[in-house]
Amino acid sequence: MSECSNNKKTLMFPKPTLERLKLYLALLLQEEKEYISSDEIAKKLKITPEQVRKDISYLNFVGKPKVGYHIPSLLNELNELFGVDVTDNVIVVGAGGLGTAIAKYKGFKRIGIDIVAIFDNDEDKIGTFVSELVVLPLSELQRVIKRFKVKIAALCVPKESAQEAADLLVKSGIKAIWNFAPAILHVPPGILVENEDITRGILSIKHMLEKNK
Amino acid sequence: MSECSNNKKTLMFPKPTLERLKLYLALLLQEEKEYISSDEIAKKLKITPEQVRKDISYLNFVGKPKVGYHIPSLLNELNELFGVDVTDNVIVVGAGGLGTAIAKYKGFKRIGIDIVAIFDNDEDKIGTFVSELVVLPLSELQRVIKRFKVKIAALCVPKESAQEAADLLVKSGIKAIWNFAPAILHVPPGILVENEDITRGILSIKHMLEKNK
DNA sequence: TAGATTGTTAATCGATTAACAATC
DNA sequence: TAGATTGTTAATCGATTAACAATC
Repeated sequence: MSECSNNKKTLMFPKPTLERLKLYLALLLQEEKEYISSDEIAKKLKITPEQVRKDISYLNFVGKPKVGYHIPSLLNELNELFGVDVTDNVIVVGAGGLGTAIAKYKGFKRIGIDIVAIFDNDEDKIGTFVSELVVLPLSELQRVIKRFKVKIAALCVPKESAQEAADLLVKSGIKAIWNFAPAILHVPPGILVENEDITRGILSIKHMLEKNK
Repeated sequence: MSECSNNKKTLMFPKPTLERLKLYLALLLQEEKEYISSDEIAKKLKITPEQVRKDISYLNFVGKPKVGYHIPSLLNELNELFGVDVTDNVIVVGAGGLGTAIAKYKGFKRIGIDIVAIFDNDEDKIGTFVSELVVLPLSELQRVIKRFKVKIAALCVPKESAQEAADLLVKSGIKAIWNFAPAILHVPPGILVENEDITRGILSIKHMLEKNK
């Protein structure tokens, strides 16, 4: 495991570990107790307790033998790791079904995400409300990004216009694109793209159902 | 790699391979050419051509040296693997923002998913339209599941009612739950749960932005 | 034929698991 | 103290990569 020398005492995590740490974060947000054991985490997430302990050992964090992990402290650690303790202003591009669903979703505040604007280029949508946000034209994009120091955009346009919208976002200073369009985006180096292809989950289900027939 | 003896000549795939095969499927659905090389697939998905060839070699499929893979044939193979060639009737439970977005999404037909009904227990929503579907009360659940031989349900209710809804779905004969609620569901053995936690993607982005600062 | 690309085997790398020591 | 749980090291397992053979 390679170490990432950094001003903080940050370590690099194996990728699977990082994925599981997200699951631990989601799980702990649901817990109301003060302590939790590796065994309990493991049971709920259907993995082994050894793996849980190993994963947590990558964090700058120790548990109490005979008691388990102190949930608030572990949450602090995970929050810091994923930057949940810093709030990012996020914009949504595309006010269709998915875009409005994301703009309305209440669960983001808890993980340090604040949706500050939603955009569309459909005249009929511009000016209408999505929760307490007014749908803005794309001509406002650059101004809003600057004004709210927006680094992240959720891209929720049809796949035909995804690349064009991505280019515009990059030109306007966006650093990361959370891409809900089923399209492969080409972006300059240094720009982060996270593909959120909703069809992947259902493909797993179909594959499993098919296989176990 | 262990072999899965089956009436068909199906093989077991390494889990990471299976995930990448989904990406290949999504990519090929966008291509309009007749052939594609491992090199081109690799470039677009930012992996190595060796890995692409290795992954494809797990399929019952060969490419043409000097030419590449015949896209329609490879698509057939991937469609069969993921059961895309068989259409499944799917119901959506919860007619909030996410539920209606999923019910309206046009991209599912292409992967063998047909949304046949949407349910909610909010009196104000029952009877209203979501695209061409009428929102039905949960009391209709069992009847619809039987009638349309529904095996898969997309669970889009708030996390507080997720477990209750899941219990009802299981009781009504559902075989797989595509869970969009940020909750850990407890289901009997044999019932498949696929968690589609939308917050995971954004956590990756936050983590990367934080780390590269 | 030469060259480009696929296919496969062996070597390497990295992640998981097992065993057990440390600790409260 | 005994027992339960965490933490860590070493062994195992599995996936990726490298090298090269096969093929058109």
